[in-house]
Amino acid sequence: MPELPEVETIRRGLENKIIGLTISDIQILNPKSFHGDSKSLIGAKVEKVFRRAKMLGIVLDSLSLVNSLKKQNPNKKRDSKKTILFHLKMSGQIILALESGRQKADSENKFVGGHPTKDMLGELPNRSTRIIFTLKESDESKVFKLYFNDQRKFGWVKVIQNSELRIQKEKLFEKLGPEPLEEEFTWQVLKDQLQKRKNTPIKVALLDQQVVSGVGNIYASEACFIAKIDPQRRVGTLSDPDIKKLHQAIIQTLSDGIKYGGSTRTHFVNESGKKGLFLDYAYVYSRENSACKNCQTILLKIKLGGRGTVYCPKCQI
DNA sequence: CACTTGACCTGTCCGC
DNA sequence: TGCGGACAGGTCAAGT
Repeated sequence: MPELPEVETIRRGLENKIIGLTISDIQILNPKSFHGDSKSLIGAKVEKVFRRAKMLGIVLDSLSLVNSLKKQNPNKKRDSKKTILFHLKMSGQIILALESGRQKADSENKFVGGHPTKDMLGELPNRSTRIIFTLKESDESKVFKLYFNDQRKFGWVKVIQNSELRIQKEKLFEKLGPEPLEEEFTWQVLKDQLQKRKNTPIKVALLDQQVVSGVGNIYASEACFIAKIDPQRRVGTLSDPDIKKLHQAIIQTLSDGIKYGGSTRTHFVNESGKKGLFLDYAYVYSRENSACKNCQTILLKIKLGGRGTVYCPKCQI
């Protein structure tokens, strides 16, 4: 999936465009992709868009919904504020398209008020579209469709109560390791987190979301290269200086990933349907049999923890 | 417990 | 051109 930089890219793009919009309809094309009561979201307004690990959350302020419920049942006391949580897994996409609006499209680039129009985005919906949300401006001046596409159907969308987020009871969050781009993520924290994976190859340990959250196969491979550490090395053999280098490398590669709008191997696109450019700058991922950018040695591909892993046998020791 | 493997799905690419 | 197998950004459950 989309790893941390890809999900963060979508989050940043979406929040500018959907905060304040109201959900007016949800179409579920593949029931297995959606968990929860979709009808309970109709009428709710988007308040915030956040990311935790590789998950994206759309927080709803259900004021209008609460009011309509009160009319029906004034004594019913409940927290009806909800969040729509997304996990894109391997092939998920979240694409926002302007359906209709009063403004005319700019003939040059076909954007309307910064939004790509439908014809820029290829066929939508397409055969991998699983869920379609309809979102409207409060004055109904614009109508958007938010498409959740997912070719491989591993991804999901689920409805949770905001209270579950606050008290960290949501089991999807409670076991996650630290956010690597937050200040709390120091090299000592990384060292502590690695304690329970002493006998695991370091690259496999970096993929464990309980160790660090948000790192996936691309950025784990890149971080090992930047730190000049062989991805096969057992965690227990790493020195403190090794862990310090790895800590810096994780932060660097994830930050670069965000800077270049994420990585596109096949599926990833941002909320406007654009591909990420990070792989043009990657040192090792998907570069097997090519020359190392540092020493020209031919990069090797092996399998670690069942995942393809590319590294430089000379630079990474 | 720590660690590995297979399963979940659809699609593409490569070798025969 | 067809067919089988391996592989693809992730994460579980079940195995050793």
